[in-house]
Amino acid sequence: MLKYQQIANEIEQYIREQNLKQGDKLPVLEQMMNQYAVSKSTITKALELLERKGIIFQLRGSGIFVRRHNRPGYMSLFSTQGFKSNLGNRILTSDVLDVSVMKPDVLVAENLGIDVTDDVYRVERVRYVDGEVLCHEESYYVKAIVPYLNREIVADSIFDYVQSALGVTIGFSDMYLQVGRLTESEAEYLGLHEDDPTLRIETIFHLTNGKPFDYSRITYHYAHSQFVIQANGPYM
Amino acid sequence: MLKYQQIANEIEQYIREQNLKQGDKLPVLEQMMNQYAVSKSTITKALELLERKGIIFQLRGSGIFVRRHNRPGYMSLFSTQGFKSNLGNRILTSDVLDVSVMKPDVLVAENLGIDVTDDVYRVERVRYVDGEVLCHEESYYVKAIVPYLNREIVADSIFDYVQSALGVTIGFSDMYLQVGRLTESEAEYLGLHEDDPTLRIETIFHLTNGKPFDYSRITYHYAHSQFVIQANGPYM
DNA sequence: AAGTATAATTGTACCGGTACAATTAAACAA
DNA sequence: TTGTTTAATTGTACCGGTACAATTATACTT
Repeated sequence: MLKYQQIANEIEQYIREQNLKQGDKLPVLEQMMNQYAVSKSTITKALELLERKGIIFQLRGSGIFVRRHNRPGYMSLFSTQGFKSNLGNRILTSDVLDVSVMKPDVLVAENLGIDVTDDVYRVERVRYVDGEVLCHEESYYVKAIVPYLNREIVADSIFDYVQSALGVTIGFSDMYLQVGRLTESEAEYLGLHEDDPTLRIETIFHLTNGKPFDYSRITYHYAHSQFVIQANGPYM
Repeated sequence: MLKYQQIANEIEQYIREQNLKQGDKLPVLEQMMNQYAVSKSTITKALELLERKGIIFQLRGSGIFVRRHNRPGYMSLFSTQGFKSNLGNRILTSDVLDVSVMKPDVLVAENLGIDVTDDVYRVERVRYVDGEVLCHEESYYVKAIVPYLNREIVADSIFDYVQSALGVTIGFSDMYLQVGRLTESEAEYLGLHEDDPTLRIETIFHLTNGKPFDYSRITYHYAHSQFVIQANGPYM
């Protein structure tokens, strides 16, 4: 692991262990340089990472402070979107409804930047947090990139498998949000009624080289899905 | 304006003018160093900024490439959330329903980190994109930070006013998303029916020094609100 | 052709430095 | 006490450098 990532983790752990709260001040940059025995720019990179994660904020001339959202019941939108990070102490489980190889339809192929004759894995799951229905997910993986999947892998975190076993790294993603009403079949999966409100998110996940490898459609249970997004900006 | 911001803008403009599309390659780092006559780290900072904005992605050993989402009809979630950036060529207007000074209730005071005896500005608006109803917004500004508002300021971009006229800078924000059903009065503002689905977003905006200065509740028209979020990560 | 080793290209990690602007604390004056 | 100037603190911008890993192109086999 890179130095600045390692340091970022240690600082995050420090905040957790010391139970620091919103506005609490961290050691100053120079002290961190000495403590971790690295140059200023390495500490700066570590802190910048934590800033992007919404853990801290830095104030020139003043110091480095803890930032915290912490509304109970709200999950980070990204934590449920493959980017594991921390779902806190909540337990995430899945019912696997389907894992199969197939040819994509035009829409799926388009979103994945492949041909309709290329193979994809289709995965369908219902996901739960602490036993409560969170969402219904239908996702497609480019088989040329993810050559093998089974129900066991899919029941756990697909992204962990893809990264560790296949050695590919996920780069970035585009998420498309929409609000609408449930269809009858969706309602059944979620234990709700037809026409109940829902949040739909389509996501295209790309590898670091820019190639899409996963296109997924998620339909959320409106009552069990409350999300937090921490934004830094405006960037200029 | 800082060098790296300026360069980021110029590169963004270059991409637009040259009409570069997804996957197109940009000049290599060293050429940019020469072209803008700055050091490597300054170019790197500019590119990192563009990466965070979802404009480009960088691939070690290969080059710098254009990233593009571009689903028609989808707005960046952050562009409607004060962070102006680009709403593309779509026109954003407002009906101002209320601008008044008042004492906050407990919930508002808590979210703003102030006392119920402190003054706040209450602003209520209905917002439109290209003439179509986008959302109903109710927001509260800490009067100690934003000492004056009127209907004219509020009809335009409040954030532009706050930053330029008051000289304070917005640092970061926490957004809380929820899906639910419209109340009768909300439905009326949005031209919808009671119990129609809706996306609700509460946002707390902080200054760079970490102090909250704006707490807002937005209720979106489900049919006219489709959002895109571009994520980079996992960060480690 | 088709695979394989080799070399060139290219961005990232990390160092260590100077200058500076924003904040805060200290000293001072009214 | 209260405001004002001054000094110390502290993070950020920017420079210019070395080393390196991932990618891509080239040359070399088979």
